Amino acid sequence: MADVARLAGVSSQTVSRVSTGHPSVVESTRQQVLAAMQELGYRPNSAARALKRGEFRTLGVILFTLATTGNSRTVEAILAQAAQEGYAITLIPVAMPTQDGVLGAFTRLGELAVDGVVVIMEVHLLDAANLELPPNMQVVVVDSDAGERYPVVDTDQADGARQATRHLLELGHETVWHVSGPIESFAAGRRTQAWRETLEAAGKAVPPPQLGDWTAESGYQAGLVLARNPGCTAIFAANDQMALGVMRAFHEQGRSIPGDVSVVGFDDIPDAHAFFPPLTTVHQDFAEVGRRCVEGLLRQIRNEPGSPGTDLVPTRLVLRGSTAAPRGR
Amino acid sequence: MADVARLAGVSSQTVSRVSTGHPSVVESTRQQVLAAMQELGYRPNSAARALKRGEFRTLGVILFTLATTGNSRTVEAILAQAAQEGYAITLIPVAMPTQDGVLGAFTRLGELAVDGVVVIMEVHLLDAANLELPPNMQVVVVDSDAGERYPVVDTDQADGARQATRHLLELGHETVWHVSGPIESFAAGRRTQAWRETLEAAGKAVPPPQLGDWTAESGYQAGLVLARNPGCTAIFAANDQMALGVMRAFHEQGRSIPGDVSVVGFDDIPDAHAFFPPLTTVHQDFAEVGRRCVEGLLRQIRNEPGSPGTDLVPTRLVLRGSTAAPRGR
DNA sequence: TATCGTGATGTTAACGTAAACATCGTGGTG
DNA sequence: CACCACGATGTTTACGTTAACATCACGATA
Repeated sequence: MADVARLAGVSSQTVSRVSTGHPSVVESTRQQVLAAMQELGYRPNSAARALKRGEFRTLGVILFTLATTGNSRTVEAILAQAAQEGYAITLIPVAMPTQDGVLGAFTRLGELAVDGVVVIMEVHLLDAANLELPPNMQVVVVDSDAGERYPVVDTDQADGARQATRHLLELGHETVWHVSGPIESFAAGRRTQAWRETLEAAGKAVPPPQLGDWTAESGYQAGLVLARNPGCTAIFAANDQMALGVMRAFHEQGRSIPGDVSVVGFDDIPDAHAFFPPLTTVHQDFAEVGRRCVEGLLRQIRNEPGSPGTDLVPTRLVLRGSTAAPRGR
Repeated sequence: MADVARLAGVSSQTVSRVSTGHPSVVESTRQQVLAAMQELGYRPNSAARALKRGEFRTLGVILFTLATTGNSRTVEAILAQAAQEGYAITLIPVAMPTQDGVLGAFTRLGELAVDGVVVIMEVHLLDAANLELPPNMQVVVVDSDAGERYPVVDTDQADGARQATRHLLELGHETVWHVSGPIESFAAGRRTQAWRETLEAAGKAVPPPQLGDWTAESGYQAGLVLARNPGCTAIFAANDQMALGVMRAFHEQGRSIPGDVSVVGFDDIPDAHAFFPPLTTVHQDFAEVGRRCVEGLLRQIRNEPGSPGTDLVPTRLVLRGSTAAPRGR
């Protein structure tokens, strides 16, 4: 910077003003400085900037994995929104999905160059009680029940499950069977609960849910069980991958979809419309979730008044070829 | 830091030594300092540290999207490996997949707090010629042909395609049809080329490839075309999603897989074994790619002698239920 | 013409840390 | 016992930037 100042024949403060876009620099001076910067290949040092300003213009994202559609899509949206606001994103992986792992990530947080964090963790491990956030660290949580302590952004899981279940009932099915996600997942719990409540509200029998773990394989296992039951004509799987597994099980048993059995998924992953048959599923707007996370976080950082509590992003049912009225109706 | 020093009754330099793990601090002093840190909730300021040390202990990853399996899995591996080496990861999205977008990302790089970057861009837009890297910026490129200028880590696309094609020929198929990825993709080009060369080497006819764009929908369209051709008994799709689309097209035409037609994919996405039927595919070791990226980058940063050029990660064919010998053989 | 306000630019200091050097005390050695 | 080596700790300084304040020139005003 001093070199640039010397070459341009100004003080280093003027160089600083040019590089931060300060208004009170006369155009001719500005051009000189810019030329000098160009010639010397000057790049502002972000560490020094951060040190002086007391902020990093960076947000952290704490997560277990990028392997799930939801997480990677959410991160992508966070990325885009943050870039637009002039913030960079640092990813903070949780080494092990245990309470200790999470604590470790939060501890490291203090030394990381971030102004705030988005926590994407759908499991119960995030026991808000014993999390110690570094002071001045803002946080937004995705998909959790930490709403009491932290602002939460989440998909409206319950409404999605309700729409899926109602859709199947409205087609005329006697009841709806359910392949659930793992018990330790908040999202899975809420989907299962809404499914149950919808059935109860309609005065239908509530069959025992099949427990899955989000994987297609677990859906396949559940499908094998359900396929043995001739009374099962409608299935709500808690995600698309499990729906995929369920459908494979029925195909292998020679049962047709949606002729013999209707299937609804959840997520609307990009491949869902290419499944055989194309999957009717609940669309989650991950992009919107990511956007609201960043907005909420920046609102906190900038000390703007925000709406605390839980921010629910709506879902919508996408009708495709895997659902139909039951045979003989 | 000064407060900690005062409370512990030592100089700030000793606090620094404790916080960086310097050996020449006697145990009793160390304990005192640690206690003071604890009490005051001291966290080292990473900006000041970076300023002083001249390094950020952060790596950047430039990419277009996290939506593809390959990218998100690679990023995840980079994340894990970097964490293990004590480095954080900053994601740098390229706003628009154009030459300008890429240039913009590289320009911003200079102001970003990173010691090196991994560039994950499989398209030809990365025209190495006019990329201006900030001085002192190390780079590793994934999946590209920039091998002349930069170190490259890539999956052995050609060998994977070769294995897939050979497998189908060895089953006894007359020839192998191909659904390719988009022309602007390096990986797609290499897969198509290896498929062609393998057929030629075996003295088989080379049918015209169907052009896809990685999506299941494009695979479905290609599948509709191929399904009309009774001579087509073996298909190599350039990725699993397109294979999924191809299979749906055949299912809809009432053609059985693998009875009438064998299909091989590429990637081995987690759902591949849950497809109907489970998909024979070429497994890519994204985790290994990510690992080698970080290793290569750190080697450069630390000025260790490295192997320049292209580092190829092997692939392997995973046999599942979508391939069989042709009918009547 | 003396005074003052205004806008452009320069000077000083501080952000928190760690390298380099300085100092101090202790125990070993001739 | 004088001297030295060495390990533990303290002091000084600089990393690159920008906020705050100081200065300066110039035009407007009484």
